[in-house]
Amino acid sequence: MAKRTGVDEFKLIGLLWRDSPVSPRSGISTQSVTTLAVDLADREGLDAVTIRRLAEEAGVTAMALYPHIGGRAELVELMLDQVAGVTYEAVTIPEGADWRERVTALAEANWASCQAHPWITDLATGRPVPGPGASTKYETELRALDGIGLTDIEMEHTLTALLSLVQGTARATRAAQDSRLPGEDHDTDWWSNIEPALTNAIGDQTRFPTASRVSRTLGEQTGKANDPEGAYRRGVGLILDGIAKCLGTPTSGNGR
Amino acid sequence: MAKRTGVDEFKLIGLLWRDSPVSPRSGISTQSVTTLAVDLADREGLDAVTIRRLAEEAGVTAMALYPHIGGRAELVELMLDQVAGVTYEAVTIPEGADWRERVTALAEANWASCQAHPWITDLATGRPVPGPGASTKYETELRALDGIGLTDIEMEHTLTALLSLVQGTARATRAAQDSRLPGEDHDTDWWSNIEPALTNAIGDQTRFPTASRVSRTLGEQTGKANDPEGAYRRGVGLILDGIAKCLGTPTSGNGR
DNA sequence: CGGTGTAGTATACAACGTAGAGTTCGAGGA
DNA sequence: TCCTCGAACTCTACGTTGTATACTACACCG
Repeated sequence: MAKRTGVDEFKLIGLLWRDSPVSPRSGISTQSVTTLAVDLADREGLDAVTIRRLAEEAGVTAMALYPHIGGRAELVELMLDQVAGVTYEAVTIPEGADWRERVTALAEANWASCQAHPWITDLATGRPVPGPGASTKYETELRALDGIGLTDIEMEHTLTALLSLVQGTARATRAAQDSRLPGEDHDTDWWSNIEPALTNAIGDQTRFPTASRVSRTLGEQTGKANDPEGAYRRGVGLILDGIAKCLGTPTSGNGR
Repeated sequence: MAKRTGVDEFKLIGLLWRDSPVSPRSGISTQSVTTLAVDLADREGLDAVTIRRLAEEAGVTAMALYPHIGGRAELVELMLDQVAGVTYEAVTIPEGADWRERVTALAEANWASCQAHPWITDLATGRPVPGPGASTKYETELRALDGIGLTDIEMEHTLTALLSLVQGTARATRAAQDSRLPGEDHDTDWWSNIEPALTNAIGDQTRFPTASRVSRTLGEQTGKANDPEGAYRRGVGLILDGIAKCLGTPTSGNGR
């Protein structure tokens, strides 16, 4: 393929902020194509979003999309920005909420977004996507952290750390789901398939005592080979307690 | 391409644990090809690791690799496991280190690994790669957390959360580096290129007051448009403080 | 009614992973 | 030394990817 590896930032900014004119003959627009792409990615994953496939869904040929999407790299940015915008239009933090509730809501919103659009976790966070959706999202998130006693830098770092944690654990959740064969509902099925081959390959069973013990406990208590969602909840809890310590605020309980 | 999307787990386990016989005519082995692949990915990224390119480096044809690597998906798992193994053979935690030092060392080792092998951040953490390297790594990491007063489940969740944070922020670091054009050393260059187009596109400058303020402060103090490494350090600090609170241990300072 | 610009299409290319058929090599027996 | 045979390796080909390039057809203006 003649893949142009990177993103054309200038073209992208135009597509992101211009008001997406509708093409007269085909009826498509940057908006409509992006929506179509997001839906397709939600249903079948980001790899299913090929130019040809998208064109088919839009009722045009592949090349007709290019004026609206720039190129595949730019399309992905458009998709990201659209999702960011939709998510944060829907999220409302109650007025009287304290900072813990606000930060939790913020984490939950991102977590939910990763569940609704799993392909998001294939992409990198942290890079600035300077679109209207992402900008609104960033503004909203910073406001949730503003005025509680953190410096601007601390706010930014805390937010980035929190979102990295959310995306990382969401990604692991997705990887765990994807590694299951169709029809398998629990990790035990997958594990019992693999296990004979594995124990046959590893001669010495006692090489990983701690890992064995923890895996066993985890399997017994959660029925899973790994538990990224639990890690997400615990991670957010730890970060909240860390913030509290940083602020010198008394907290309830010991986080367990 | 006739891409076989998933990984053949059984083939993979064989390749991971069998002792990598050397082919008589070509002199290649699973080991040597994997090493070559890791080196290539370190130099030019994971996308540069194509079957043909790798074969060229190994001095054989593309198809000659398949008995040794299984397929591309399996090769990637082999690469991951090799890196995990090498990294954790090199890491030594001092004997008398307390849990804070141990956990910090653990985060640092993973962070360093992500810097040395940036392509790792393209892949998902949390999925079990049942190879010798990854198993050793997991065992080592759990031992660093063992016996400090956490339950097995808490240990597992904490570890997963920590590693997700590390990989997420490392990934953001890489994305920030990659978005710089060759020759640009600082984000300011990139930003000053983009900024005119952006402010032209966004009509109203005051739509994102908090974001603007924080971005300005960040730019002034760090010279960067975003600072994932700072987020990593702060995130680890927050998690450490969170663990301390969970344990009921008195800690030094307020984490700043 | 005859240009003319623009929206949309058709075709082509290089690169990808890998299946399957074909080929070459090196060791063991005569 | 030559033959043979199985394993190791190579060649060719397919379908798919993103997208550059060259084309066509339709609306609008004189």
